[in-house]
Order: sequence, then structure tokens, then C-alpha cells
Amino acid sequence: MPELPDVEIFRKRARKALNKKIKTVNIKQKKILKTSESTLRKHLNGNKFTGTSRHGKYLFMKINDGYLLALHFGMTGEISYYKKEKPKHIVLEMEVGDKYNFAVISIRKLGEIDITDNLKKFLKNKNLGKDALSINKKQFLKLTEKSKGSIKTFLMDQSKIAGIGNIYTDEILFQLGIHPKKKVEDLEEKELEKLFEKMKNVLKEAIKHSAIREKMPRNYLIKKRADLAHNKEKADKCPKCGGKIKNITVGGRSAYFCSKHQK
DNA sequence: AGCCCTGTTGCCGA
DNA sequence: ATCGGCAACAGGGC
Repeated sequence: MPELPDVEIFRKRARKALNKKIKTVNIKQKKILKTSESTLRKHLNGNKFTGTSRHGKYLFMKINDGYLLALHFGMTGEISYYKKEKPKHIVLEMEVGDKYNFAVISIRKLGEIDITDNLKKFLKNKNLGKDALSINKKQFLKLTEKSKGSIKTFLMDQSKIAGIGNIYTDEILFQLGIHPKKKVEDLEEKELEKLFEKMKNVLKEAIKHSAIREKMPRNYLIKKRADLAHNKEKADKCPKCGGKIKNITVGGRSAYFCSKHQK
């Protein structure tokens, strides 16, 4: 699930846990901890979260001792805030305030939980580029100048632009009618400007709909994607032009696109 | 029941 | 620089 729009929704969810005393820290799965258990406890136990921020697919929770809890969700992670109904696959669970629980979930135990006191340094260590919603047109165009590979690989490269993954890359290219294998250098200036606008537009639209597939606009490819992966014949028609949706591999990732209107 | 395939993440080595 | 393989697990198809 977690690309930029999903993580942005997690961030909003996580805000519910702000300014409440962290009463207990329950570490249920050590595998995705990038820091020691004792360091994590030291910074969380008895403290409070005072703010949230996001960069690309990373969520940061500011702690009142000046440190940041850094969360990355891998393929199947999410944030849960609940009173009684305990979700499955909890990795880190904290009791915050009066009887509420704030938890990091990870089904496949991929992802990352870390502590840092320097956001800039952290982002640099991870080799992350500008956030997809923060980058401006000039910076975006400059990045495209140096890119040799396919447009799909470019959009997904976190060291160039942070936040866009497989699903939303396909969506952006689908909306623009650009083939995922098209080379960045073969796109005209005007097309690159459109790409920039559409990138922002698709991400914002997804956030507006709480990153829930079923709620996305009618002409979005994302609504069909889950069905497409399981070869359901019903789902293989393009919602824009009726063309056939195809699946190929681009840059080592599965790409879905309309063979009729994406050239 | 149980095998096979697919998958939203990123890292690593050839 | 690009590519496959891997990590770990769920869920659908057959």
C-alpha cells in the first residue's frame, strides 16, 4: 500500500496520538528495528509525540526530547490507532494517553523503524531526493535532463524524486497516455511539463480520496489494478478508451498500461 | 489440502 | 548502468 499518498494518510492518522503520554512501549517484532530496542524505549517511554512530517514514503514523528521516530512501511506496513480492536501483525505498539493504542503494523515484516536527531542527515544517508509534492517545476526539469532510462524507472527512483512507487507511476503515465518504456530523453519539454503537473495532480487526488482505491475517480487505472494482477478478464479493458490493458516488466517492476492510448 | 503465482517496498551483487 | 534475486508473508487460482 504505502506510497506517498498512503503515507500521507498514515501521517494524518498518526496525528491522533500527538501530545499524549506514551505509557507503554511494546516491541513485538525486532526484525525491522534499525536501532536498538533500548534506544527506542529510551526515547519513547514516558515521552510524547509533538508533531509529524513526511518525506517521500517516510513518516517522521517528532518526540518531545528532540528526537524523531522514523518509519518506513515496506510493502505492507501501516499505522493503526485504536482503543480495543487490536489489529493483526503489530510490530510496535504504544499505549498513548487514556487507553488508546498507537501501532505500527507490518504483515511481511519489511520496512524500517529508526530513531534520529537530524532529519537532514537521515534523508541524506537514505539517498532520498526531493519530496514529490515539494519539488518545483524547475528542479523537476533539471532532473529529467540527466536521465537516460525509461520514464517509469525515472519516476520511481527515490534518489531523484521521493514518494512515487509502482502503482502511482503507472497511474500518472496512464493519465498522460505515455508508454512506461518511453525514454525520458525522448520526451519534449512540453510533455515533461505536463508530466510534472500530472504527477502533482494524481498524488493530490489520491490524498483527497484518502488513498482508497475504490474511491478514486472513475477513469483511474488504480481501481482495476488488484483485479488485473489476478488475471480477471473483466478488468482488462481500459477505463478511458476501451483498449486492452497489458502487463510488462520495466526496470524490474511490473507495469500495467493501456496498449491503445499509451504510446 | 497444497502448490504456484503475484505483489504496494528497498538492497545487493554480478 | 541495468538486471535478477532476495527479504517475508498473504491470498487467489487451480
